[in-house]
Amino acid sequence: MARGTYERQTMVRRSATGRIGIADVAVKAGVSHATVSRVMNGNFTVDPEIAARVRAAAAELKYQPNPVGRSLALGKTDTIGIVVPDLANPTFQAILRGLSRAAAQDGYRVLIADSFEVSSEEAILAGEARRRCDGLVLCAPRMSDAELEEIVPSLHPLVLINRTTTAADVPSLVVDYGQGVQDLAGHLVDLGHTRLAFLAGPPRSASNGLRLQGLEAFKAGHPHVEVLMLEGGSDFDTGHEAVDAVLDSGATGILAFNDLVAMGLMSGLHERGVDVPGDISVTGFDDIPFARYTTPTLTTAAVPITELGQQAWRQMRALIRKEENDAPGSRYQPRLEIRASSGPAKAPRTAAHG
Amino acid sequence: MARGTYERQTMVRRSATGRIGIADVAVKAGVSHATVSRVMNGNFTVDPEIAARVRAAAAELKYQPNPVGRSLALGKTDTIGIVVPDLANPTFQAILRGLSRAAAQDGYRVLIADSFEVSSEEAILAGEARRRCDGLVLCAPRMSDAELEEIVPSLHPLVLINRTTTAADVPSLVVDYGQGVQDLAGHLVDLGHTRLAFLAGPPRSASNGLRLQGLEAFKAGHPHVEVLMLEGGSDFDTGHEAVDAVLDSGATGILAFNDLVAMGLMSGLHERGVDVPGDISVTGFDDIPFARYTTPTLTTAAVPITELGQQAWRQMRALIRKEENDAPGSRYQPRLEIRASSGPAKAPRTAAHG
DNA sequence: TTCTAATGAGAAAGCGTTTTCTAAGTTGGT
DNA sequence: ACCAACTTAGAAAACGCTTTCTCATTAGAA
Repeated sequence: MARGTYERQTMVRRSATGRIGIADVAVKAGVSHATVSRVMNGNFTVDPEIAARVRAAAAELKYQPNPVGRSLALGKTDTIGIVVPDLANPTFQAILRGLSRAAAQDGYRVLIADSFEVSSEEAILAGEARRRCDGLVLCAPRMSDAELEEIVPSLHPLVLINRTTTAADVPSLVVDYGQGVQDLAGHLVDLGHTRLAFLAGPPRSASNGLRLQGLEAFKAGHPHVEVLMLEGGSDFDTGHEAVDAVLDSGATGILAFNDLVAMGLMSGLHERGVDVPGDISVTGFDDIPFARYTTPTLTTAAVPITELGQQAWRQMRALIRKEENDAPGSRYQPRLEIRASSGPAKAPRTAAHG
Repeated sequence: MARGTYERQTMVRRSATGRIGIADVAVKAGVSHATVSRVMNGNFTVDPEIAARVRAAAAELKYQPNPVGRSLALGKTDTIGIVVPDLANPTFQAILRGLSRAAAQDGYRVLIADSFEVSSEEAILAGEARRRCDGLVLCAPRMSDAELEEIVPSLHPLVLINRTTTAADVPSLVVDYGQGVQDLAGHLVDLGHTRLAFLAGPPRSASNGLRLQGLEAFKAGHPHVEVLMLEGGSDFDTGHEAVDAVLDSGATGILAFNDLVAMGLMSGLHERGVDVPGDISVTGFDDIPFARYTTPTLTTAAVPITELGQQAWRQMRALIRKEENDAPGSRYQPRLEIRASSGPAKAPRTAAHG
């Protein structure tokens, strides 16, 4: 082997961590760390011949820059975090999907943090996730307004979903659940229903609060319509277990908190031999993919939820790039999706079983 | 303000990045970086009084160690990656959930990488994710065996799901889809069906391959039963669009690739006025939560999928901690879940529309 | 030919931690 | 009272990279 101006080493020096580092490439190519870095980052102030040699060495050693070292030097991780209250919920799954997908297209990854509906964990989780990432998407946090306001400044760049804050530079993407539930209620009333029941969601859920507000507004505008409130939750079982309460209520139009609850309810009603929509009309919310495949197919308010995840990334990207943001936040209007689970009201029911 | 032995600075020095670092705490407490680090990490070789001062300074400045710097120094990120073919698929969502949950309990976070079923992307994605994390869970990769074998060594610590490798120290968690599909087919035959059809999944899917193998074994053991193969996919629409093919096949027992496909198919059959299970029996696979709420409720093979995600973390943890692993991988047996979508066969059908 | 400007690459500093190394101060035994 | 042994905390190196700074070399102009 000829000894030239540059001493090239053929033995691979394994660094402390056992992985191949920039130093190994530098030695192999007979150049300095700096030059290797320049070549790897496409800096053109390097002689093409040397660059080629570096690339060859890198390829031969299968060198891949260590992202942690890179992150430390550059002050960015190319990663964003998302905090969700419950990864089992299709809505949050869809947001995650939309976010992950959009971020991936710009070379960003997503770190997930599931708070399992424990609102007291959210703040810690959010802080931890934020420190590891370049930004954070806080998804429908269950924490109180006060706590939210307190932690928001330390979380920037931050995008909020289904929650708002007074802090500046924090885009909020909110679905207008209030309007959606009014549309659904209006639809039922148009069908002749005069006694409705709302199967509520988790008490701490902000989106449940919006729905309740919407229903108050609806009641104000429709004094002749009764709107009963039933306790509930956000999953199948909630709906399934609510059958008795629903039947006892005597309502002929049921506004379920979301599609899952509606499906659970329909399943329970089916077991009791109650016909939907013949005896009782049921509506959901969200328009999850399953909604169009239930029997009967589910009348619901469609939320462009994957698009919302995507939009969350756009806002985040603007924040990270410190771009001027023309639309710092948006409001999504649900679209009434009338299917087969809602129909004309029968003769008015009184509080008695089927 | 009294000047003591230690000069304490009350002004907060904002480092280059604008965040509060260990240096700020050190200055405020009048000690060195090293001491602050020691205190933050619970090292007891620090004088209690000084430790208290450091803690006070840290609390006052709301100091939180920068995880990137920490990761670089410690050579670990407390993060694991997961690569999934499709985040929209409930199966992968469930695995992610189980994994994330179990990992969180041990203080680890999960970074997600969705390959969107593009098998050529998987290897790059896996490598990138792995470099950012302490380990990787590779979920049902669509890549070829050859490619898998090639990249596996560079991915260690690695846990494989629904795929196996010859490499050592790579636990594999696989669901016995072959056995499951045989159980389902056996169930249909017991009900008197003699003409079955399998609505296949994505061609590159390894789990689809296992199902096909299972069906071959089944055919060998049941020469009098016809088992037709129909092309398909993995989602609702696939099932919905397969109605014609299913009806044309004349089969009375349909083994759908998974629950989603089964639901799509049932929905399509319902639209055509075909009774399930009166005219045709349909089975799914996975037992996703929705399966017990369809009408009719879906006969399927239950896979303890969340548990699988959890188990994936256990294996990963053992690998990371370099523990002896007694069970380097496991095989999960699906459990037959007989519900209402399967019933006795009617008079044998011939190839004609219902 | 000589001076200036431009080019290219190495040395070194910096990112924010942890940890080893080192030295100062303290205790205790004789 | 003196020296060894032990505490304790600061200085500095290390982690793996990017980037600024600096200097040597070469090209170009007068």
